Amino acid sequence: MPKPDADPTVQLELSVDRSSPVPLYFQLAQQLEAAIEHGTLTPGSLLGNEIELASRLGLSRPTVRQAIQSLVDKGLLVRRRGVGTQVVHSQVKRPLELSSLYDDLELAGQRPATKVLVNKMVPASAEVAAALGVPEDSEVHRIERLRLAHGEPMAYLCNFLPPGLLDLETAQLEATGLYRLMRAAGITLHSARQTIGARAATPAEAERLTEEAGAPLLTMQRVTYDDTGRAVEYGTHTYRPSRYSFEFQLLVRG
Amino acid sequence: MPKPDADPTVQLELSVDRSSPVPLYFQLAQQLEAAIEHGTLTPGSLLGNEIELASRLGLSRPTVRQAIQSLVDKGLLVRRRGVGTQVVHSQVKRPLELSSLYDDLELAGQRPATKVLVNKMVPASAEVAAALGVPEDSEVHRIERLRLAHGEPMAYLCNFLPPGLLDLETAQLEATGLYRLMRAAGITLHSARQTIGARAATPAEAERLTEEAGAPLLTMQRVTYDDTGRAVEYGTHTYRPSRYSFEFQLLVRG
DNA sequence: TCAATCCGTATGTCCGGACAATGTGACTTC
DNA sequence: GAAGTCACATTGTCCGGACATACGGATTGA
Repeated sequence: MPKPDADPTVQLELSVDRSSPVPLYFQLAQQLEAAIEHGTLTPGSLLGNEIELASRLGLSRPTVRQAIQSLVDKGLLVRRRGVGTQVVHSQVKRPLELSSLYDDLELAGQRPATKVLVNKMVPASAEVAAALGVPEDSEVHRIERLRLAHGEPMAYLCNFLPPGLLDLETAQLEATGLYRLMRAAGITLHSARQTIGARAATPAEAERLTEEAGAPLLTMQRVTYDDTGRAVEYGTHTYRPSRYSFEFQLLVRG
Repeated sequence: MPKPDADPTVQLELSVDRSSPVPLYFQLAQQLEAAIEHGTLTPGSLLGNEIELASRLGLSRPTVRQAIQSLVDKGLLVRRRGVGTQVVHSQVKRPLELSSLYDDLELAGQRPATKVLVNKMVPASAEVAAALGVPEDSEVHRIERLRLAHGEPMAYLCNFLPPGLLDLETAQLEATGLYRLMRAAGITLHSARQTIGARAATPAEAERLTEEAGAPLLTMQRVTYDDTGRAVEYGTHTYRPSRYSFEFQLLVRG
């Protein structure tokens, strides 16, 4: 029986531009990722050893390793000592990131719309103060929004933001998502702690989402942090489970 | 007005053991993490420049950088070019990992218990085959369990596993969690894709969880992958929202 | 035929140095 | 006094090498 020589070492054309301001390791990582995405590097195929790869590209081994490591961190490659580096044979391509409901909907082709119900400054309650790490009763932004898709209510969003971070104009909030506004204001979102649960809708909640009282609702609370660890947003959301569910990817920390 | 000299550079006692098999960068990273956890390194405090730190420890700068980088990846430190490296001033300490319900409960001091309802081999349905990446109608493990805490039903867990990965004995399944069994079998869990939603309980589901028909249920579907990208588990779970909610941390990929 | 051993290979760790890019603060200039 | 300029500090990128460690297959032996 002929052995189906699986996992062959792939020879592909790589090159780097030393005059570019883009770091060399990043150029290499991008090309490798593109090759994986494009299918040139098939799952299970070996990448060829680092030393040889480095000399072929005119790079040093640390630089090549840095490129490979970044893809390993992304979950695209696996290193095996004594074996080599190979492409993960995963069905899942891109791990989901910290997502914005607005972006998710837009990407899915559902024409999202936002109706701003409240947009004002209020004193922080104990709960909000604890979440945002600000003094109790200090002023914070309070935003209440109804998110619609195809004209149908999909979620009720209540958010709190620390003062001074951002100008929040109702018109902008109706035109795009909160995260996009924050990024545009130069805030680098880094991580978020979320709690997802479910409960029966109260009459008021049911009314807002055009559900019936007692209908199941999906609830989410989230505190978002920027790259310095500051809390930049606290939100309490309720979703209609028939219209929305959370989908994401968790990674195990090595 | 006296300037409150914030963000001082901290001098702390670090040392590495060169005879240890533990990598030097890892030793340093552990000590730094412990100092942050312990409060010796307070949020906002500067770490001191890498060169000086390296010479003080008798290490090279790349080694020190590797240690620091691992903590930056964990979200404990922030690097700023021209400024230095400082401790993130975050309330959140440990980002949650891919979690096991059993471990979560045990950690919370709720005496978890498991009742195995089904444990057999079955042909894979189209849905299961797609999730696990195995041929349709090929044999897979099917496990149905009821998870209890303090004797009260908390969740109904239905899982499918590809064949040959693991011996699944009912006694073991009742004594511990599935993830722990998989790890013990040498499987390195890497990532999981989850979908969380909510719906009203059907009469059969209500019966299993001692809820009433129509009560809100939290639902979760998950495919777990090992470090080579193989799907190693597919599960469909339903939780009583009064007893359980999902809490986790999402990271933005740089 | 099967098991233990050896060895090549590839990644893992570590070093010491070099120059570039950037943010901060002090200085100078208007 | 305010704005622009410059030097300094610190991280970012990159190099070329060295040895350790672990995996797999081939060789050897029972």
